[in-house]
Amino acid sequence: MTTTDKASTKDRLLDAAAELFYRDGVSIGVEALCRTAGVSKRSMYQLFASKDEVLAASLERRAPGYAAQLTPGPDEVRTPRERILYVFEKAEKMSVEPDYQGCPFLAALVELKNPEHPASLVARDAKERLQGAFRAEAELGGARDPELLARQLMLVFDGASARAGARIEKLDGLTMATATTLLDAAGVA
Amino acid sequence: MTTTDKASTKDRLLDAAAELFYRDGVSIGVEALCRTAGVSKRSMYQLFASKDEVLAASLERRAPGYAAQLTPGPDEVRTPRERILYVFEKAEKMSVEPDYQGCPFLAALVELKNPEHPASLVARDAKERLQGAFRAEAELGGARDPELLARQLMLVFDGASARAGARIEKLDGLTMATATTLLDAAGVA
DNA sequence: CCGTCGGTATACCGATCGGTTTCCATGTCG
DNA sequence: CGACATGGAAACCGATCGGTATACCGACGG
Repeated sequence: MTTTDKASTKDRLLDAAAELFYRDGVSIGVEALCRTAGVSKRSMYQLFASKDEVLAASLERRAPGYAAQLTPGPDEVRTPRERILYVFEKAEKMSVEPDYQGCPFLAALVELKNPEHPASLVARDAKERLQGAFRAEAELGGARDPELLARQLMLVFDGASARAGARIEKLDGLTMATATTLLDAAGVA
Repeated sequence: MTTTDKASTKDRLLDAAAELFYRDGVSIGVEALCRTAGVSKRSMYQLFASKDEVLAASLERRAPGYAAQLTPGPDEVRTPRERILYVFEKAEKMSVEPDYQGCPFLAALVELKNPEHPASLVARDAKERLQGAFRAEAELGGARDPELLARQLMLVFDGASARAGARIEKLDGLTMATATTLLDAAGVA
């Protein structure tokens, strides 16, 4: 089927893009990208207007899985406090993998200094969604200022992501401890 | 004086390097770098073995001034708690400048995915020094676990740096509030 | 006065950049 | 069978990459 073939090519391209952009940075060339994806440059430029669009699409594709990886299932964890801490627990577990480079969306935002880059918009959106999830849990948990708590948790999350990704720090429970302190101070039981 | 002339060329090069690497990222080319510095490529490669060394040297040069910018003078601020909060206050003030891109050392570490890159070593060193300063103040302030508090403050500092630099967030007192909460929890009066 | 030294300018190296285009093999459909 | 769309391989575009080499300049020291 034509549709299936097209999608497969696109999928291979976006998968390779997600991996290479994450591992080697956004400066990776189109040549190398297409080579590892097994896709001709012609097909790439037929599917996307530019390398920037490929990057944006690869981030967009990655977003739902990333969120699912960090978020507990519906009946997996009970209280809002536990659901928030679950995110940090997962993040810490991810950070010990040998090729961990921090949150891919934050990395893209830092590397692309331009905040208007199409991929920057996608990345900021992903960040906003996580913050929204924190905020929703904070409200459920009766936080004094849910928005403030959500922003504080994002600070911790992204700080930990950058520092662990850059191999500045090993987070043995550091984010869990910090998030716990912030939850306590916000009155989330 | 020969020494003065040499230093001047080197200074021009490192100043331009610091600015361009920060503004445009580490991918900025040697050609553009030398052009804006008013230094020939030949001179550059006479002073440094490679572009990577130029980047490392420019970060090293920038470090003391950066630290001085964040740290209060000896009699400017009295208590350890105030001295710690002073850092975040300064950081928030810096973050509102139009061309702010976050902490240059953290940005370099994220962009250079390789933690063994000469510039990565310099950047990590700068980060370690700030953490050491936090730790020293935490001890003076009677923190229950000075090292833990210092690491938590670095999480907040770098998270805020990355997020404000990427234009995800405006920190109106967010880091001050978060640091205050952490100080309170650590027992630093 | 002459050599050397620090410096610039410039051209060059092979490689790669993002992106376009040409050619051709493989269809699939009428 | 013939017409046409698809897409892969690869050449090609001008520009730039990091790095080197050649040639020339002015100042300073013997």
